[in-house]
This record gives sequence, C-alpha cells and structure tokens, in this order.
Amino acid sequence: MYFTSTFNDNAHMEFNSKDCRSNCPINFILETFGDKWTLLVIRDLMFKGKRHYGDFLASEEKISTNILADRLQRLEERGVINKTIDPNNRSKFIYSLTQKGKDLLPVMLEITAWSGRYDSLTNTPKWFLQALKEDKAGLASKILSELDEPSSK
Amino acid sequence: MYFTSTFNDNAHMEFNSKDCRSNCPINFILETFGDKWTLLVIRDLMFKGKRHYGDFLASEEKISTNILADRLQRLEERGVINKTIDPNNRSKFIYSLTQKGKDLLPVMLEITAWSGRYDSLTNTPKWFLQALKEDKAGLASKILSELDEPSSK
DNA sequence: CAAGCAGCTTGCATTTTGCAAGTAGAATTA
DNA sequence: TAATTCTACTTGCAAAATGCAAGCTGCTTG
Repeated sequence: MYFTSTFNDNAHMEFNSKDCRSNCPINFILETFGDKWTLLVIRDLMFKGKRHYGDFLASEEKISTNILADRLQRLEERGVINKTIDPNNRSKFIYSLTQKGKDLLPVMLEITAWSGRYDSLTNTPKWFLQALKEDKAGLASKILSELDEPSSK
Repeated sequence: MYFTSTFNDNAHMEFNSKDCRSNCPINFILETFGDKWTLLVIRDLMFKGKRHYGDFLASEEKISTNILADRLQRLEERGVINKTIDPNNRSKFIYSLTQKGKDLLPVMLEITAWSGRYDSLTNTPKWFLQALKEDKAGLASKILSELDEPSSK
C-alpha cells in the first residue's frame, strides 16, 4: 500500500514507557531519539525552518531517504511532529513540531551549550552562545515565536 | 593484545567536529551519544552512583558486555569519563565522570523534565520533578556535590 | 594453589543502516 | 492533453551494528 495516513489516527494513543526497556526518563527519550538521525530532523524543524521532505534530505549530514521516511513516521506516531498537506502544493506535505516537539527546545539548547563548550569547531555563532549564558529564557521564547510565524522562509 | 590503557594517553587530543559529519552542535553530541546505550552509562554514573563494570551490566536495560566495553572505551577516548584502578581491589576499575561528563548534567535534567511531562509511567519521583521546576540550579548543585563524595554507596 | 570474580574478547546470528534504483501521484511544460 | 518533472516515498541488497553465549586473563580469596 502506497498511501499513508496524513493525519495521526493514534493521536489519542499515548506512547509511554510501557513499550520501553524501562521506565527511566533517560531511557524514554532514547527510545524515540536514540539514534544518529532523529534529532537532526528536530533540529531542522526547530532552528532551520525546514518543512518539506526534500528540505531534510538536503541537510549537510545527508540522511538517506529510507531512514528519513522511517524517522518521520515514527515521530508522527509518537506525537512529536504533525504531517499536513501543503495548501500551496497538494503534492507536498508540511511537517511541523507539535507542542511535545517544541518542548524539546530546552534539551536542544543545553546540547548546543555543551557542544559550544567542548567542540572547538562548533558552528554555533558566538552571539547565540552568549545569549544562552545570559538570557536563556529570552532566547527560547524568541525561537518559539519564530516557529509560530506563518512561514519562516 | 588484552591490556588496555588505564589512563588516557590522548587526554591532550581534543575530539572535535572535524571528525564528524558536520560542525553542528546537535550533530556533535550525536557522534558520541547518539545510540541506544551510551547515555544510560552516563545516567548510571551521574544519578545512580555506579562505578564498576559489573554495576553497568546489572542495570535493568541489560546492556550486553561487548557493547558496554565499546562504549566505555569510546567515552574514555573522548574525555567524558575516567578509568582508574580501584585502590580497594586491584582487579577492579573505577569509572567516573570528568568535568566534561559532569557538564552534561543540564542536558540530563532537561531530558528528565521532558520525559516527566510526556511519559505517564515515568519512574522519576514527584519531588524530583517539582525540584526541577522550582529550583533547577539548587537540584543540580546538590547532585554535583554528591558526585564528589568519596563514595556514594 | 585452586576456585572464583571482574573485566573484558571472540564468534556468530540477527537487526539496523546506507546506498542506489525504482515507483506513484500531483503539478508543470510543450 | 501528453510528456516531463517534482515530491515523497518503497524496495533490494550489501555493509555495519547489535545481541547473545562462551571463552579468556589477571587479580583476589579461601
């Protein structure tokens, strides 16, 4: 079957740690994000304004198309992202973060801070790392408000 | 060769994103922690007072011994943990977090907060989630001080 | 000095990943 | 309106990572 559900039938079905190796919160996040690719999709949605399948494929880490399809489906199943038809082009889908996805922002920001400290070649701009130190909450709400703009492109 | 270095010869060799798929901070953390097991070892060191090889093997997620050996070695190479001989038993090694490892605490706490919000079966105690909301910094410094105690067992 | 423990290593079957190529439907172009 | 292109996948297969069991080695303990 080629058709896949555009809206999440299982939105009411919570994914929780009964389906996991343990009820540990660290393990819980690993069961969804514990691989080399999933968090890059979140990054693209959260920080890079990417919305379409082809946008994710074009990222510099070069995710392969079968892995991307698999990860997008899993993220939708678990309520982290939404998939809707692009009103401007009915052959395209728009992927976006749900509230559950947006709530990963503090995790993403702490990761960015840690990498900023320990990767001498990090591409995070100085002003961003500075803002992380001096006004994390302000930075976070700015990023969230940009996410809610009709289009960030 | 059976013998492996007990102290990190490459401590001066920084692992940075030149060896990675990109210079992105999110990708940087994935290159070390982007798998199903590594972060559980960090959790055991950070929150559970585990120190010995056998302690990690005994965790409820049941890591297998070859994977554990591989992950411990990688973490040591990358300067996230230290490996020393246990003075109480010269056939044992003690693993511990370096400063670089301890600096993952904010990431771990945000993960715990997120899972606390979205996993209805999380095993994180209510008081811990409460403390995360109300006094994150206080909670963090308490955890760090416990890490520095001579033995938390 | 024999037995046991702690920390691995090795071998092999299973699963996941990575790359290339193919497919289906909507939109665009000729 | 027929052919081509665009977008989002699916499929097949080789390569790599994982999982399990067994084995090995250097202490320590009886």
